[in-house]
Amino acid sequence: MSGLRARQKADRHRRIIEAAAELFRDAGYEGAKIETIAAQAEVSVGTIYNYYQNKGDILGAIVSMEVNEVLNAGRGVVANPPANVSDALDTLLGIYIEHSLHYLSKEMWRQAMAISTQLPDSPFGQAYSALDLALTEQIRALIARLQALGLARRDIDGPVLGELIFNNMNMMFIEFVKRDAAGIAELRAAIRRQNRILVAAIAV
Amino acid sequence: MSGLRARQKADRHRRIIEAAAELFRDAGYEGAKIETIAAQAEVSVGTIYNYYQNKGDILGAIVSMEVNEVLNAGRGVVANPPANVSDALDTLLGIYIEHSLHYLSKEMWRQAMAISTQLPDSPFGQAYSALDLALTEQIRALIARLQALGLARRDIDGPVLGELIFNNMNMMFIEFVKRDAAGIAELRAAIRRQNRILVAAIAV
DNA sequence: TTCTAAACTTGAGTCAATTCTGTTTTTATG
DNA sequence: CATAAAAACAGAATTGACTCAAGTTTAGAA
Repeated sequence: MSGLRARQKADRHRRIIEAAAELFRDAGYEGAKIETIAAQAEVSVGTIYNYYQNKGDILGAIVSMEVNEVLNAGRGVVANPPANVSDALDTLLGIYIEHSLHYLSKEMWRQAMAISTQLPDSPFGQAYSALDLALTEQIRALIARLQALGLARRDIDGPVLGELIFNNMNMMFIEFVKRDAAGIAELRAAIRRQNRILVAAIAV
Repeated sequence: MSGLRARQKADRHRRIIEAAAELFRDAGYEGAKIETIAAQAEVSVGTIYNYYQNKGDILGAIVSMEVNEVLNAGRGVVANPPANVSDALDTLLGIYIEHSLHYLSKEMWRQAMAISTQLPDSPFGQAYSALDLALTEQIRALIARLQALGLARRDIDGPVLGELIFNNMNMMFIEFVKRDAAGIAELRAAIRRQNRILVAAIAV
């Protein structure tokens, strides 16, 4: 039951995503009509709904690619962290933030975030939660690494601290994408300021 | 230019909100059609859009009432906080969380949060941000109070700490409303665990 | 009172996402 | 090959939020 059919399927998937990514970027998420995406991908409207449950899931597929890239970039930092807690955190979170607008506009982020809270059980909603968790785990891994290296106190509950750091960063990022005028440099500075309080509590 | 007209206006506002609140609760936000709300409020569809820019703004009005009640309840704690940082924070945040599902179902919260990120510049989007800020300010006020009472270190940046605490709680609350199965007791316990790290850093 | 501008209300009409149903293509079998 | 079942496709029909042009009511001036 594979061969031609599987190839066509993968190809249509790709065409839909490419068309959507281009249109989302040019016309915005709301501005991109399913009909137009279908036309550009050379499939029918019905077919799009055969591949994705709803418009949000198409955006979701694009967001997932972006976040996975970020996770990959983060791995290097965890493997080889700067030699103090403050810089280590700043470097990892900095990677997340700096990459964030590579493929996705603020408007696309807003939509993605909105959909993930609106429909937490949709395919995208679950995928988004999984991505959040993966980011949290990466921060936790960094903390564990720092503890192992003797750079952070070992009597701190690492996983809980990681969650706290992620939650705060994520909330700051949400506010960042809500304001078109907000800049990346200020966002990073604000998060650094907040983490300073935590760093004081955990650095050896 | 007031009198009868103003009275009718206020009355229609009230009828729309009451009808919407009932329908949102019974049928869910998506399930409640504007047409039905209009019928139940005994106004036309057009009139609803004369009073509210969109469906989300109707929900927004309901959310605002809820959050304002919470803010009011919080004032008592700030005025008369428990005599240690840990209990003081737990009491204030506890009030926020315990009140949260009084008038709003989790589904209504999800929709409200989604709309506020999706349309940050709509009337409701701005109102929601203002409410978040008011909650942050209340936490900051509590911290300032604790510092003034000599219960918390004064060399900590109170406003930044307040923001950190709010952001973390808010993110935890978002995750809470995303899972229908999640319970209030576990949410509070998790937040307490997170705040323990902060408390250790700031209690005298 | 009568009249007029301003403010409101109305509901039919528009628009775009999603669903539905009949048709076509692919696969696997005799 | 021929063919029947399964899978996928197409696009017309549906649905529900939102708009708009026309009609109605109110407030206040003459």
